[in-house]
Amino acid sequence: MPGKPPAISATRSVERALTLLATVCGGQASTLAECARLTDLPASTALRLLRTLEQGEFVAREEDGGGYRAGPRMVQLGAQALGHEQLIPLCAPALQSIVGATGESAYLSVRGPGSTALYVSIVEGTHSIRHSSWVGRTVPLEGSAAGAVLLGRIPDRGYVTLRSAVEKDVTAIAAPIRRPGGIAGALSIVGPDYRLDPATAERYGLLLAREASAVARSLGVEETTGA
Amino acid sequence: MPGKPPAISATRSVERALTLLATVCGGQASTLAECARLTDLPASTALRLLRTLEQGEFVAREEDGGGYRAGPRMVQLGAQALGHEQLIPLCAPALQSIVGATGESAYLSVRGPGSTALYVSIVEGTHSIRHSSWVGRTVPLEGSAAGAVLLGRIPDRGYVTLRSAVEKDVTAIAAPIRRPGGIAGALSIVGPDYRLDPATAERYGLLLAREASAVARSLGVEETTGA
DNA sequence: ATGGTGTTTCCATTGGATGAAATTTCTGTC
DNA sequence: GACAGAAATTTCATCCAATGGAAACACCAT
Repeated sequence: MPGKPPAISATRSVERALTLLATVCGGQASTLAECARLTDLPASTALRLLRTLEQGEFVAREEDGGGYRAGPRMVQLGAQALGHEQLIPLCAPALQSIVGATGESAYLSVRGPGSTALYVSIVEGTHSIRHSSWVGRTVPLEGSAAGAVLLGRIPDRGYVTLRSAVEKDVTAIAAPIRRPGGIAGALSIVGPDYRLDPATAERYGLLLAREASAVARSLGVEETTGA
Repeated sequence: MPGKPPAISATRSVERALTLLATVCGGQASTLAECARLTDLPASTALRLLRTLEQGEFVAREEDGGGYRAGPRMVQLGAQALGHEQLIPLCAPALQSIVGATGESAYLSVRGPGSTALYVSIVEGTHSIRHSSWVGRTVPLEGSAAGAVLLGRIPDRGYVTLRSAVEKDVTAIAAPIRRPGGIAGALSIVGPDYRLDPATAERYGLLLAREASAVARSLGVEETTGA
């Protein structure tokens, strides 16, 4: 794959700026130097682009003028984007009752950028040792329970279990929220291997599958509360 | 305002792309033509920029290839950005109990881009006629109850009431969540004028103020769950 | 003081962004 | 089903905006 045949048109400066935006908002870099290093840009160029992002309030600087972080406009657009994901409110009760029944952290995930699953909603578990806050994080579709579900690779039993796949000593169980066209999202439980032994995993898996189809059923209704 | 003395440096193409991004994610435009018109760009330029945004999955096209909408990367960055707003989970119980006590929709807002207040969280009211979903929406700081609070213009009684200010026949009541440095956010109630008569408004205002300071108190604790 | 790192300004160069015009595709309408 | 009008897309010669090296500046640590 030498010399990717420019794929197709694209504005370089914009590409770069977007990379910077993702880098900053993803929390991977904060200072100018880090940003420049990580995106492989000359400092002067990175600075100019960051300033443009800052001007639009897509990023902001730490009060003192030190590092960069997500700006208010990003929060706004994010809130709007998440607001459109009607699955989030729909699944809240389901997640809640899953946590109630299992004590483990429960997630809702949908397809993310690239070949990833994106965790968009969580209800934290009640065990003192629990898996916490992956919201906004992505995991590869290949090799994750949620990913397998989103890809439609679901055994007849209706759920997927994966041990120590994405993270060592962590087991994930996921079930699909089906929708007319395909799969809208995945409900999943994430917790330590030792608590999710095969027998328990099966119990939880069936629970997830049940809750997920309940959500799916409520999907059919569509919104009565129009725009 | 002839020839705004270029303020300061900024990359034009990036500025334009960001404007497009905001336009699309804000739901103000969907088709290429709309985007071009709204941002005052030649169609060919708008198309090129949108394609760049699309390539980074910041925007996506409706399956059939029609209009543009927020892409998965936007959802991801949004989820991350909102995840950093620790006020959201902290205020959830407060909002809930406000709704329980009043039946009106309750909001959490913080400072948004420009001189705006941004609604980031809501618990919908229980009245059949209620104010619904402003999440992701901004209102000007000047001339809104939440804005006045965020600006620190708060009467001694501890809350602000505004009738038919942002929207006709709609009354808003807001109270500040104070933090060492200043004001972290505002809790507010939004509902129809006729239900929020002066006496009721006062009752609700005091309730809001009480809940808000309770949240503020829990802010002092800071996170034990470090990064 | 001295070197090192990060940040910022400056500016000459050039290659990337631009947008008018042409072409194709998609509407509706008669 | 053919036609007009709008929208989407491609192309390409022009030129201006983005670029990045260099140098100045601001901060530290030692």
